[in-house]
Amino acid sequence: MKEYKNEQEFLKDYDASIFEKPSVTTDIVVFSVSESKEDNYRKLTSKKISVLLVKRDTFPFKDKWCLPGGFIKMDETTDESSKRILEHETNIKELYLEQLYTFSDLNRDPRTRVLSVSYVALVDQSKYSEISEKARWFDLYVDINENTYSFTLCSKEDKLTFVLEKQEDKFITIKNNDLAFDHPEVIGLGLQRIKNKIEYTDIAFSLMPKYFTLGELQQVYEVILGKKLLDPAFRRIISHKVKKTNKVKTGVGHRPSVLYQFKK
Amino acid sequence: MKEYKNEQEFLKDYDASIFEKPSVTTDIVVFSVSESKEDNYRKLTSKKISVLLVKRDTFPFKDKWCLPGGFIKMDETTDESSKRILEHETNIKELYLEQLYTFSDLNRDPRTRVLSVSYVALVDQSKYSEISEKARWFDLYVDINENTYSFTLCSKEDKLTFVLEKQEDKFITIKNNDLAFDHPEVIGLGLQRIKNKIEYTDIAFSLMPKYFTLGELQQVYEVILGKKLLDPAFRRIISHKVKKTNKVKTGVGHRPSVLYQFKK
DNA sequence: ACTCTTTTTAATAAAATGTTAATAAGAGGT
DNA sequence: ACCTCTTATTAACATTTTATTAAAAAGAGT
Repeated sequence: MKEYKNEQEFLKDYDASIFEKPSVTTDIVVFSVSESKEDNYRKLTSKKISVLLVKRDTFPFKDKWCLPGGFIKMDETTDESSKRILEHETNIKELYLEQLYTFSDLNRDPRTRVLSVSYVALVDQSKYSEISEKARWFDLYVDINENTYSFTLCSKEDKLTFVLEKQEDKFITIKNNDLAFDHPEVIGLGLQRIKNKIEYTDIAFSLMPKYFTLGELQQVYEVILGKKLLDPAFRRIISHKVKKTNKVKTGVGHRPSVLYQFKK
Repeated sequence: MKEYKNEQEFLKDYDASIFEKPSVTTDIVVFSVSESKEDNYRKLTSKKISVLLVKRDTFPFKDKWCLPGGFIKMDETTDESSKRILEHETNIKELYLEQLYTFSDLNRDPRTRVLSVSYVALVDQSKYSEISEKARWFDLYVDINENTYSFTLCSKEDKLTFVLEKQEDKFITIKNNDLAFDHPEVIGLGLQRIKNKIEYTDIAFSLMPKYFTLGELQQVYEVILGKKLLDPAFRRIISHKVKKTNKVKTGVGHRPSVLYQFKK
């Protein structure tokens, strides 16, 4: 092997092309909370977590649904890549975006060796009810039974299902006919991440519009945590994070609620 | 563009080599807690967090210290890669290992575009006082001042320093002459991860030998959290996680302490 | 004016955590 | 054997946080 005197000399000779390298993509799990009127005769609205999927129009996995994603460019970071891809595929620009996990299983892509740097994004869906042609919001239902997680994703037209199993801190896909790649595992891990983080961070506010009632905020916590919370306890804990406005939400058939906004 | 009838046909023609790809490495921050006798005349021992570094023997960054790491192979996952590299460079086999973050800045490696999938590892240092020739344990001292984090790393022979600044959730290197690549940021993020996780997980026990006193365990929590804890409070909280043995630690010049072990 | 519904807060109970101080017990010296 | 030193261990109490129940508030619809 040649001996180099200094770094410049070494770098001038360096040829990266002699090494075989994996491809790298970014994939993004975009979560939001949808406001579906379930129980229309009583005028109740019930919130659902929803996930954004796009339909693949090329091989592999042609016509299957998948997370928005794509190959990174040589002149962009993975953060930049995920933002570019999201804007291109779904028209979504402003959002909360956080790196989730890098998936590197050998056969996760049938084309070639592909690593995926995954991201979790949170958006206020009311801002993005109009998204691109290819993308759809799917309401997410999870049925947890010990270590088995059964997922159902519903849009107006489609219903997708998959089953994960949790082994230590990893999710393994047990059943999946509808989603491309290892995207079931990415969704599972993404959901777990926001479940954990909603309790000790302020990410919930990324799912809310500027003004909201405490009842609406509580519903968002409830649907993500998957359990009912008691009003007074929730209000006490959340009170440090929000500030009252002088607006109220009226015309809802009962005592009007004060509108709040995120503090700081 | 050619129209394919099915996935097999598409895959047969697929040529990944026409795309330019980044290189991918794994880097591992191995933390442990060292038992340095500081205050020898009073026989007190004080614990320090320590980090494992290796000295680079080739360009780039020749003769600088860096985290153990290397390029991934085409037939291994990043998890497997990090284990292989750790065992090869440092002789460490059994440990707690968790993916930390994927770094993708454009110029983080002077050779070419390199993504690094970083890992945090925790080991009981008493098992690995004898590590490989190239590797050294460095005691870690952090001085936090608002958003500025000043790090000092000390081995018997060397003293390294660097300064990070925290901007939102990211660390930016402000000053660094001693460590290769962006490894200061990896160490900063790794330390933050274990600080957060020690409070709500059982990772602390990965730093302990099989049998330990509650005083020793408390010191580990204290050095990682960077603050003193009160004995009765600590004992109450930790009591669910440990079980008493019938052994005691004697010969230490005061009341002997009961040895505990990790429960479950 | 009355009923319905949800919002909002008051009041109380229970649990968790923080703090102080007393007791325990081996090592080492006298 | 007894005394002192040191840290281990726990008892007791204070404080804070969280959980729970129930009552009061207020607009919409009849």
